[in-house]
Amino acid sequence: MVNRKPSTGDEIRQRILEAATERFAQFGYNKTTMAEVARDCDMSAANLYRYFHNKLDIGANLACDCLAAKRELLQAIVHQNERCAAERLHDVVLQALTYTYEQWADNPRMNEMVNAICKERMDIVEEHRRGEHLLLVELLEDGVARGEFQVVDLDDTATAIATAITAFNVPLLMPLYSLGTFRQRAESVVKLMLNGLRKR
Amino acid sequence: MVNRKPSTGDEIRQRILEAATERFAQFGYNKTTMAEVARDCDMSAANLYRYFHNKLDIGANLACDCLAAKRELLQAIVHQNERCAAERLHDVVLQALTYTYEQWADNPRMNEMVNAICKERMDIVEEHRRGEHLLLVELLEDGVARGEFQVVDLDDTATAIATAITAFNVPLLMPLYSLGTFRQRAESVVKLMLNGLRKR
DNA sequence: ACAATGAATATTCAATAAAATATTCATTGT
DNA sequence: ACAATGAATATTTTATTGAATATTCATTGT
Repeated sequence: MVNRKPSTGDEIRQRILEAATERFAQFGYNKTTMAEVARDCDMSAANLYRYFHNKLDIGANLACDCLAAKRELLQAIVHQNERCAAERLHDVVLQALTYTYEQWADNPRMNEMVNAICKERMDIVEEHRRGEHLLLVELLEDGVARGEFQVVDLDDTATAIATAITAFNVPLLMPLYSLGTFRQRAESVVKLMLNGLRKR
Repeated sequence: MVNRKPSTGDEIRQRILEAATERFAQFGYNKTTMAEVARDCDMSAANLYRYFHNKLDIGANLACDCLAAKRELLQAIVHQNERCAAERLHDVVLQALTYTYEQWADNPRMNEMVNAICKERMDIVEEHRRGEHLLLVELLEDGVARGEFQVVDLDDTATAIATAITAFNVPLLMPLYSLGTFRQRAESVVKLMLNGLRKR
């Protein structure tokens, strides 16, 4: 059998996503046309629909990746097992804030896209929320195992933490204050939460 | 000197605000015209400008009143000195949430107005924020005085609390979950915060 | 002088049509 | 049969313009 060059479906999907990322990041979701993305992939616009249900579906995939990237960043912190849980919680919150803020400030086009997508696809936000919840539970569990934290209900506490740091995870709120101001508030919130978590 | 009937400037301002409230609440800020408000006050539209800089200025005054009403509600709770500080903090958070949610759900027109105004007049939001901060400081002080709470930095802690309950005070987030879901989260957040505040 | 107004002007809104774009589908090539 | 396309259709933006509304101002009445 001859070594077939033709790409597999998944490879093509990937190629489309890359082309779309490029365009969306540079010109924004709305200003990018299916025809342009198709041209970048040397195919017709119609053919895109063999790989994605529609434009929103392409955006949804990218938004997922974006949110997943954020979670991976946080996960990396959670997994720094040589550090104490309190410090890791602190860093998770500050890192989340920094990521949200810089995404909003430095990459407004990509941010616009994620917003547009999330408005139509609550399920994606919800999945992200679940992912973050699991990360928090993991961190809390570890903190308890090490005797650092005292936690009655892991899920409940993780929910409380996630809710309490909402202000640092909503791009819409970023224009309200400077990153410096947000950082101070994040420090204050972390301090308060740790007071409630520490074993004594 | 004859007993002058003609109203004072402040009375007329008040009359205008009342007429505007009525209209805004029933038909919304955008759908209400200056001419209509003027007619309700038996005066010409032009004359409104002797009392308010412009339409937004009228809205700003009402938005202020709206936010002040919320603060008064919370203040009433804070001042229930016969109850312990922890319970009052709990009620303040839950009451704030309930107010935000019901305002959003039951009075969308008034809410639309407050949003429109606040977008243009950040100073109003900022003043509200300062007012709430003072309420929290007052409550914390009282909690400390009673030996219920242990607080190192009152301002810092008040900021932390205010930030942690952001999710319950932003009308824009209300469509995300049901009031029931929000209530559970509020309970969780309060529990976590109180853990960090209580003296032991 | 002051309070108020009607008429003039500036701004915003809403309805429409034109153009651009998303999406579908019958057909083509392999 | 499958991958891909161009052309047809549906939907969404954009531009335009007339109408509605906000705002100003010269004038009127007190």
